[in-house]
Amino acid sequence: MQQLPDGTPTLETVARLANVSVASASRVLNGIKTHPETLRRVREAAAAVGYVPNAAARSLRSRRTGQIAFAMPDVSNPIYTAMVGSIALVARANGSRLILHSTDANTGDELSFLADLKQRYVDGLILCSLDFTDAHAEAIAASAVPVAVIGNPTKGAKVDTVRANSRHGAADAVKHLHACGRRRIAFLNGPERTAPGSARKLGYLDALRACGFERDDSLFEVAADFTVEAGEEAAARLLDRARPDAIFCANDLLAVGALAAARAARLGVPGDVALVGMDDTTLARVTSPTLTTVDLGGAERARLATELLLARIARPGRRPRTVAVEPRLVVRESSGATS
Amino acid sequence: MQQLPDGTPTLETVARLANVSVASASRVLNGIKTHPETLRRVREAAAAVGYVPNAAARSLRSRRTGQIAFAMPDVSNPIYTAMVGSIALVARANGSRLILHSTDANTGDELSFLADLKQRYVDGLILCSLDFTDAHAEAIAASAVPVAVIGNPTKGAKVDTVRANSRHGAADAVKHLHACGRRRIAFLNGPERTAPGSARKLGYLDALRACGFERDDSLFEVAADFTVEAGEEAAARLLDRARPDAIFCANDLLAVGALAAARAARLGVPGDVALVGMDDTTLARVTSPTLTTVDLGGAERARLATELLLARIARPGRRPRTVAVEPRLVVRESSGATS
DNA sequence: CGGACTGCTGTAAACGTTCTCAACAATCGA
DNA sequence: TCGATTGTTGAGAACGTTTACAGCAGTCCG
Repeated sequence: MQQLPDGTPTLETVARLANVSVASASRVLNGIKTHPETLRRVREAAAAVGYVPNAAARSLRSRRTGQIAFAMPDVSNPIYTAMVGSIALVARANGSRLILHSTDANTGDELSFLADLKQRYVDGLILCSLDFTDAHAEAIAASAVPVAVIGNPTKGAKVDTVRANSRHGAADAVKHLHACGRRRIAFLNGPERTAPGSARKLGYLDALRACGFERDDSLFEVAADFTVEAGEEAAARLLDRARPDAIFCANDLLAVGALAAARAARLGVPGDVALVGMDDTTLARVTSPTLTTVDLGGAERARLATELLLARIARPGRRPRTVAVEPRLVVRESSGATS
Repeated sequence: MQQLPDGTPTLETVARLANVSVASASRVLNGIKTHPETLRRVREAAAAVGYVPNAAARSLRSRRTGQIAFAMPDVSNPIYTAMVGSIALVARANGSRLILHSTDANTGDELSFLADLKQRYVDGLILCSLDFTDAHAEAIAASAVPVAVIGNPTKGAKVDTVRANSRHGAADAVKHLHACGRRRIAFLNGPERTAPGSARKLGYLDALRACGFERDDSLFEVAADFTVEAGEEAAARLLDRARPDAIFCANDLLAVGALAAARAARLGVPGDVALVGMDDTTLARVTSPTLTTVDLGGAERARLATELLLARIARPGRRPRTVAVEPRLVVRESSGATS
C-alpha cells in the first residue's frame, strides 16, 4: 500500500506516484509500447523515487536470474584467474553476474555443487573439472540448468564442451626440447589420474617415440599436486636421481617449482637443464629466465565456454557442441632455444 | 496444482505427496518443531521427489539472498585473487555464495555497481577501491545493503572498514634497504592519486627523513599503472636516469617489472640494485632472485572485511567498526640482506 | 449507424516461498 | 463436566514482479 517501512520503492510506489496501474508501470519499464504520456509519467516517477526492480521478484516470475556460475579447481592457480577474467568479460557484455566457486578439485564438492543448482540461483554453469567422471555426466544430464564443460567429459556425455589439446601441446613441447638439442628429457607430471595428467603423459610418450627415444622410467616423476611446492619437491627428487638435461613440466606452477629446485641444486637454466612449462600463465613472463611454455588457450577456452553456455541458455533445445582450441608453443628463455 | 511441466518439484509437490499442507511442509524443511509422523512423511516425500527450495522465491519472501559480492579493481593482480580466496572461504563457512565484480579501478563503474545493489541480488558488498571519493561515501550511505570497505574511506564516512598501514609498511621497506647499506634508494610508485599511491609515498618520505637522507626528486618515478608492464617501463627510465642502488616499488607487480628492467640493463639484483616490493603476493616467491616485500596482510584484511560484513548483515544496527592490519616485512633475496 | 478493428489500459492471476493466525484436538486441573 | 492450556495443523496473505485477458475508448469501413 504505502511506502514500505524499508523505504525501498517498489513498482507500486512508482505506479501510485504516476497515477497508473502497476501493469502499466511494468510495461513502461520493460520497454513495451505505451502512450507517450504514461511513458513520461512513469519514467519521471521512477526517476523521482530512484526505483530499481527487485531481482528476486523478477527472477521468481521470469525464471531467469541473470547469473551464471564458474566452478574451478583452484583460485590460486593463475590459469583459472585468467579464465575468470575472460568469463567476467563475456558475462558482463551479456548483462550477467558471475558467481565464483572453488571446488579444490574435489569430486564430491563438484557433484554437490551441481545438485545445488536445483535452487536455480543461476541460469547456467561453467564447470572446469580436472577429473570428469560418469557421476558428473549423470549429474549434468539431470541438472536443473545448462552446463558447459571446460575439459574432457566422458565419452558420450551430451554437454557443451570446450577442450584443449594438451596431448598435442605436450608433444610439441618435448619436440621443441629435442630440437634444441636435449637428449635426456624428463617429464614432471601432476597427479596422473586427472585428465590433464593423463593427456600430457600420452603427449610426452608420443613425442619420445617421434624423436626416436627409448622410454626411460627414471626420467619420470609425479608431483603430488599441480602446485609450485609439490613441483619443487618432485623436481628435486628428479634432478637428484636422473640428471636430465631438460624437464618438461605439466604446468607452469610445476615449472616454477622446478626452477627453484634447479637453482637449489646449483644447476643453470637453461644451461644445465632446460625447462618447459604449460598453460602460458602470467607467471611465465616474470620468472628468470622467462619460461618457455605451451599456451593451451585458457582465456580463449573460457570465452568460448561462456558463449556456448549463453547460447544454450537462450535456446535450450540446441544440440550440444564441442569445440577444441589448439595449443601454441611460446618460446622464451628457459628452453635455451638457439635462435 | 499438479507437477509442473518443468518437472521441478515445488513445496506443493512435496506437501501433496506427504498429504499435508504446504505450511507444514515448509515447517518441516525449516526445522520447526512438528509431529514426528508429519516430519517423517514430509522428509520422505521431499527425498522421493528430490525437492530443493527455489532460491528466488525464498529470497523474495525472506529478504535474504545468501549472496555477497566482492568488487575489486583488477582480477589479474594476485593480491586480489588472494583476497578472493580468503573471502570465498569465510563466505562458504557462512553458507553464502560469492559474486565477483571487477571494476578496472574505475570510479564510475564502482558507483554504478553500488547503485545496482538496489536490485538486492546480494546481502552485502565488500568493496576494495583504490580511490575512495566523497561520492563513494554518499553512495554507500544510501546503499540498499551493507558495505564493508577494504581501503581508506574518506574521513567521517560511517562504514565498516579494514585498512592496511601501507605508510608504515613503505617506511619499513625503505629503512630495511638503508640497513642493508643502500644509500641511493629510489621509489617506483603507481598512480599517486590513488590511496595506496599517496600513502606509500608518504611512507617513503617518512623513511628518508628518519634515515637522514635529502629528498632527491630524480630518485622518484611514477608508473602509469600498478602493473608489470608499466613497472618495467618506468623502472627503465629510472635506472637510465638516476643510477639508484635500490628501488622500493609500490607493489609486487611493479617490482617484477623493475626486475625485468634491471635485467635488461644488465644490472645485477641485488648486487647492483636492490629491490623491495609490496603485498607479498605469490609472485614474490617465484621470481629470481626471490623478492623481499612487505606483507600488508591482504588475505587477512579480506577475511576481516568479510567477517565485519557478515556481522553487520546479521545485525544492521551495529556501530561501524574500523580495524587495521599491521604490515610485516618479508625479507628474501632481492634486497641483499647480509644476514 | 452498427460492427469490427486498433491502441491502451487496468484487474488479477501467477511464480514458490514463509509466516501469522485461527481452528482444532487432546490433556489437564478443579 | 467444563474451561483453560498445550501442541499441532491448514488457510491464506504476503513478498514484487510479469503477463493473459478483458474492457474501454476511439477509428474505420460498409
